[in-house]
Amino acid sequence: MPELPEVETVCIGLAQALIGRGIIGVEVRRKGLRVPFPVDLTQRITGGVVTAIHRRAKYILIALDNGQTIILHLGMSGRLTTEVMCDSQPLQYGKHDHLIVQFTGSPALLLRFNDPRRFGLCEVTSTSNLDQHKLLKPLGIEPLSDEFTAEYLHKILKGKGTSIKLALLDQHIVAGIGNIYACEALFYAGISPLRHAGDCTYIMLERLVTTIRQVLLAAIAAGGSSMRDYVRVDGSAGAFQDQVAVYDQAGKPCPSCTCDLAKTEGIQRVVQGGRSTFWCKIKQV
DNA sequence: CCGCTGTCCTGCCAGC
DNA sequence: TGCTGGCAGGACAGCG
Repeated sequence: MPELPEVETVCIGLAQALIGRGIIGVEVRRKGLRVPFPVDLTQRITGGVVTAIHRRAKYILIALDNGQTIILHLGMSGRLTTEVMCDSQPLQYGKHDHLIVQFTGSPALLLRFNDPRRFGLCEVTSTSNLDQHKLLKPLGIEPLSDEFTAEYLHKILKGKGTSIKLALLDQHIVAGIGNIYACEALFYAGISPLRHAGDCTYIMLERLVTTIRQVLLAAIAAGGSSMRDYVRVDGSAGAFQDQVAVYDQAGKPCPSCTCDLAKTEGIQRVVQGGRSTFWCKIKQV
């Protein structure tokens, strides 16, 4: 499940591989994913040279020198991988390769967008209007930016009746946090995921801002979490799944646990907003 | 405006 | 062994 650290890792890999290369071919192998691909996608990006690659929330932004920016989202199961283009044998297609982009260079490179569950997305927009794009404009602030503070959270969560866990998943509040890192950050902050967002004290939110940053930075350093589908652009797995405290750990003791497992039943799994939350009911209040 | 539910989609795994 | 049903979930539409 690509969240901020996974998307950041992919962006770093894409930047290393693609900046300075020109697009010489685009193969669109189906009409679209979660939304249709732009009908003029090929026309708008062919001939463009990659000048920069950025991340905004869970979106990958590939800027071209022709004034266009490609917007990609990996959804649940999307993979972007690069490989050296081989002239001597025909291109092999994976079952869910939906988009293939060819780049200049010696050797030339291929970028594959593979997405079995098809929750991903590819759009293109003019770079000058990027901030106004309908997908990016409503996004909340970046959790790794200086603007992400306890003051900000306290103000925006004031009066909110929804749970703090669902508030963290709301991309209009904080951009880029998904299920894994919401669970992990709440655990380290000692806050129950069931607590009403508006009932979190300022002290709690100060802790939460700190633990969100720590968890995201640790996951980026580990190359992301490969729980199921996610891989880096070279096809390798991330390593953060080996250091999760609570996510997908129902019934196990949490880190440095001194609780009586027979009484507490270990890490709890509950469903919030249709998705799993994992937490320790002793350490999180 | 707010919060909740349904929807999209396929792979995987438990259970029979 | 092979089938089936449930689950995984990011983001948005639509509802009350």
